Amino acid sequence: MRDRVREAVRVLDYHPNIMAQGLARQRSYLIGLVYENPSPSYGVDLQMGVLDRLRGERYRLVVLPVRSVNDHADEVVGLLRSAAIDGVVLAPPASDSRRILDELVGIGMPFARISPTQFDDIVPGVVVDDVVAAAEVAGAVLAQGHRRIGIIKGDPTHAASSARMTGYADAFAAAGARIDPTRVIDGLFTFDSGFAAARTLLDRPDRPTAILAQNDDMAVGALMAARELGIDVPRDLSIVGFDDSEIARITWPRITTMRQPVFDMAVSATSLLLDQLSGTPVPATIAHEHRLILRESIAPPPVAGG
Amino acid sequence: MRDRVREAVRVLDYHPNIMAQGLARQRSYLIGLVYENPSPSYGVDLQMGVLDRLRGERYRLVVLPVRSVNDHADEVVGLLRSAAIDGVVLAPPASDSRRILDELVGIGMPFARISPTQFDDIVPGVVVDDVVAAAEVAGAVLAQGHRRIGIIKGDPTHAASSARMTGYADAFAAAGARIDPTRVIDGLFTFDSGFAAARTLLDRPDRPTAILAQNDDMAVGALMAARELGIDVPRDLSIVGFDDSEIARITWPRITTMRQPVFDMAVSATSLLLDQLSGTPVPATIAHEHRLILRESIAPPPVAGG
DNA sequence: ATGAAAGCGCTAACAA
DNA sequence: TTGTTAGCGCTTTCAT
Repeated sequence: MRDRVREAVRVLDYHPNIMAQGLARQRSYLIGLVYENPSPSYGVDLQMGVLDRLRGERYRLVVLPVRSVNDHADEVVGLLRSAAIDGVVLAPPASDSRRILDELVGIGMPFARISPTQFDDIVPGVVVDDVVAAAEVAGAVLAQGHRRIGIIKGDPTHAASSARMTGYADAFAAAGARIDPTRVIDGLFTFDSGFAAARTLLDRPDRPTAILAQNDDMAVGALMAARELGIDVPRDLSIVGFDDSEIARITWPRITTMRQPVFDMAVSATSLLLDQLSGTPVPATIAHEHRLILRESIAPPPVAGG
Repeated sequence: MRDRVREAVRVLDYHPNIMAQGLARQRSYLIGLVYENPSPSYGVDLQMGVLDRLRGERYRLVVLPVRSVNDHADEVVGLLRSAAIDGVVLAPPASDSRRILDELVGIGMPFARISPTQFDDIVPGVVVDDVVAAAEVAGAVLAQGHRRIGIIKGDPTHAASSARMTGYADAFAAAGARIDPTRVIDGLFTFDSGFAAARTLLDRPDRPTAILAQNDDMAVGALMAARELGIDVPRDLSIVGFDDSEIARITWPRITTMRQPVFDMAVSATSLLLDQLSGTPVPATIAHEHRLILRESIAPPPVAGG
């Protein structure tokens, strides 16, 4: 009998109607990924991670890009409900939006936060220690002897930007130095913003001997700016990034950076979400390790500038 | 009365249940994007294009990445049906899979093909002339005087690979030259495959003075290989890519490439799909223009090699 | 203009 | 084990 059904399925080429299934069982088997898209590198790793984890699972991924999370936090939740999504992976800065988190809790939609930096009571989430990581990468530059250091921050609406700034400051303090606020420029996590910021930093006569960029796209932008000004990296200028995106290893010199396992974090976050959806208890937090990736983009400062 | 309803909606914070709506009206407001992911650059442009067109529309995007379209063509269709998708944008090489196209036609699911190269009767689709485009970029290299030219092909399972090869051959013929088959290597559209292929090409004593890569990721891989071998680009080696992805403008030297408006093509394909879904008649084909983007990665061959 | 009712295709609870 | 039935929340058709 069981076999007769199978046979009929085959003969009729029967495929269940997902929406009827969903209606009856209150489940769409769709999960969402909310993110802003400043850095393509980051977005790719993120999405690949989620998709990788979803492979073989019944769930599908709906991408919900948002222009600016902070401007449109309310829309996001409406988006989520109206998309009939079972749960959502929140990437920065959506993962730090009180508004979004509260609504999600309110409507009882499961979620997993990637790199949350506040509201620690709202779980689960996947984290790395941004502050310590930033301190380490800044420390590597300071250890080379650099003191005239420019900083290209990330998008100010992302909490990671200030967290990394704090880490930089810690490293400077530990080295008996301090950050020169006139050499700190806000970027947007994009190549172009890094390029522009670096031009500003490098156009000054007392230009920095090193630049700390808060992600790799901006670091590569800075590298391009240096190139156009005829400044040799790393001889005349050291540059470090953050993330260890693919972009950091395809340039020349390759960029020294702080590895943040975005792909793995996305996998973990997705697991956290799937577990919730299947009723499995989940830990409040999954921590991932950062790691300094030393490449050719740093060197001691030039003698004249040391 | 109408107002009383609106008021109730507000008070109860009523949100329609999409799946019930879907069940009743046989529509999920979900569209799919099927693609293989060799080149991250291409994938990003593609997806951004679709999402951009979807902004403000009711439709959401479900991403359906496929390991290898050719190995799993049958799965794809199952995926599509079971995902309750209203229509699908097919990127290469899914857009060239007879199996997939037939099934789609069979079940009556609307679709739009991006860069189809065969089965012209199956429409609609968004195209650029790969052959002519490839001929132009090869022509630019030949015009510099290069004759010992290496070629890094794309993934052989993508029809674009052979189309571009045809274009290269046309250009060689027009220049009274011919392709040296021993200098043609299959790549996979990835940075690493371009790197490996370039190493092979450059390790020979009579190494080429120019390399044609069939996309930008591989061109940048070739650039890296040259760097590691101490070969100066463009002085000792010219390199050109294809696509004009962001990756081609963030390296040094920046890569001369053939602009293929992937983003715009994705927008057009999505429009084609949305129009079908709304019952609007659509043209069989939307053509997009290619354009040679001259950058610093090419120069005349070195004298000793000319 | 408003109300009533019959599905949409499935799941889950219950009977047989 | 197999069969039956009542919803799931909406749209659409038909009556009022």
